[in-house]
Amino acid sequence: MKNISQEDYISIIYKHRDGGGVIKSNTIAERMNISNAAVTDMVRKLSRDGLINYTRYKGVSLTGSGETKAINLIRRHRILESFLYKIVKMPWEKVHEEVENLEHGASDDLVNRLEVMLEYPEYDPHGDPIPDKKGKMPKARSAVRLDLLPTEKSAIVVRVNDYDHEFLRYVASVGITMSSEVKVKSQLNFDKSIVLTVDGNDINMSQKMASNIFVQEKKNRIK
Amino acid sequence: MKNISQEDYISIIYKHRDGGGVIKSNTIAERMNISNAAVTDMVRKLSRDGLINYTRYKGVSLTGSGETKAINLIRRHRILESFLYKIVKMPWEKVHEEVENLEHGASDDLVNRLEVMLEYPEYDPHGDPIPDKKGKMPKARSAVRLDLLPTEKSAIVVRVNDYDHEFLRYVASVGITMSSEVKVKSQLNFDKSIVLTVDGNDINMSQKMASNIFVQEKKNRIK
DNA sequence: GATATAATTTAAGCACACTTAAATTTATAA
DNA sequence: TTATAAATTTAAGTGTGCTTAAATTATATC
Ligand SMILES: [Mn+2]
Ligand SMILES: [Mn+2]
Ligand SMILES: [Mn+2]
Ligand SMILES: [Mn+2]
Repeated sequence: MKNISQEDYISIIYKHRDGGGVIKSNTIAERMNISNAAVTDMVRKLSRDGLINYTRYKGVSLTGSGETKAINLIRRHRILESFLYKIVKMPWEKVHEEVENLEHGASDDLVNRLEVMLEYPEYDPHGDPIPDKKGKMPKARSAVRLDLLPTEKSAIVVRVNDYDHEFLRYVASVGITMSSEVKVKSQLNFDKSIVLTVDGNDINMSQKMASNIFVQEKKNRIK
Repeated sequence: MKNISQEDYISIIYKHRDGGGVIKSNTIAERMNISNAAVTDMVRKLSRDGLINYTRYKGVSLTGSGETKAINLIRRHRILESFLYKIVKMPWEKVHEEVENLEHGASDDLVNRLEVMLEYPEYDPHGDPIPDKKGKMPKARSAVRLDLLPTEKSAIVVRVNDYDHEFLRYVASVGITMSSEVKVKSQLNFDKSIVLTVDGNDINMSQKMASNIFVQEKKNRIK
C-alpha cells in the first residue's frame, strides 16, 4: 500500500548513480544515513520487485520500471518545491525539507494540477530540471562548479545541490540563492577553500561546499 | 520518526467517540477496515505512549496529549482540504481522499502559511470546523440531519460527513454540495428512504446516506 | 441466574525496515 | 603473490502494524 521507503531508495539511486548507471551499496547507506546491512536487505526487496538489477557484491542499477518510478517521484518532488516556493512563498532554503515529507503523499492528479498553475515550469527552485508528464527531462543547463570557476570572473548561480538541509540553510544565510551574482576572488592552496564576493560581501567557503554550487559565467560586454 | 498509523488512530478516535468521549474497539476496527486484533495491539501502544486511556474490555478515550495531537492532525487535514479546494481548485469530492495521504507529511509551518493565504477559514469544504493554532474550534453551526428534515421545507446543505470517499463521490454526482438547496418531498415508510429535490431534480436517497448530510432550514419569508 | 451471543483479547505468525556484530568477498598495496 | 584493508553480506534480533484462529470476557435473553 505505502512504499515510502522504496520510493526514497529508488530516488537516491537515480540521483547518485555514476555515469554507467551504477551505485555502490555504501553510497546509498551514506546518503540515507543508515547501515550497510539495511541497504543489503532493501536492495534484495527492490530486486525481487523488479525495480533494480542486483548481483551480490556488485553495485545496483535501476531497471526500466525502476527508473520510471524514480522519475515520477522526482517530478512530484520538484513540482511541489516549485509550488511551495512560487505560490505559497515558503523560503527558498525550507522547501526541500518540507517536500521530503510531502512528496510521498501527493497524487499524480494533484501534481498535474500544480504544474498547470505554475505554467509548466522547467526548473525547480534549486535549478534542477523538472520531468514532464511523460518523464522527459528538459535539457540541463550548462554550468560550472563554483570551485572550478576561474578567479575574477563574474558568474550567476543557476543550480545548487539540494542533498543536505544544513548546506542549503547555510548557503541561504550567506546570501546565495538562484541568480545570485558571484565572483571568486581567490583560491587558497592551503585547504582549497575559496574567497568569493556575493552582494558586495566577501565570504570564505570550503571547496566541498563550493563544489555543490553551479554557476554560469557572465559574458562581459567589451566596450 | 513517522507515526502515521498512530495519527490515523488518534483522529479516528477523536471523530467517532461518543458523548462521554469513549469509543469501542469495534468501531475503530470498522472505521479503519482492519481486524479487532490489530486494534487491540495498537491500543496498547497508544496507551503505553500516553495518548489514550485504556483498560481491557472497556472502550478507549483520549488523554489530554492525545486530544492535542488529534486536534493538530484535524487542523492539518481541514486546512489542506480548504487549500486544495479554494486555491488549487481541486473538485469538492476529491479533496478528502487526497488529503488523507498528504496530511501526515505537512509541517505546522506549512499549514500556518496556508491558513494565512486562506485568510483564516472557519470551516472546511465539507462544513467541518477548523481548529485554530491553539486548538480552539469555531462553534459548530446548528444543523439538522437531512433524514430528520420535515417534508416540504427548503433547506441549505451546511455539512457533509467526509467519512467515506464513495459516499462523497456519490453525493457530488447527484448534484449535492455545500450550500445546495434541498427539499424533502416524501419519506418512504418501506425502507425509510427519502425523495428529495435538488436543482429541480428528484432523487431517492437511503436513510443512511441522508443521515450523513446536515442542513439548515430556510426561513421562508411570509409575504 | 444460567445460557447463548456478541465483543474483545490472546496466541501465533508474517512482511517491512531498521540495528549491531561476525563472516565473507573484493580491492590495494607490499 | 600474498597479506591487509575496505566493502559488502550474513546472522541474529527489535519494533511496528497487520493477519487468522482460538480463548476469554461481557451483554442480552429467557
Ligand atoms: Mn529537493
Ligand atoms: Mn530541488
Ligand atoms: Mn476530510
Ligand atoms: Mn473535510
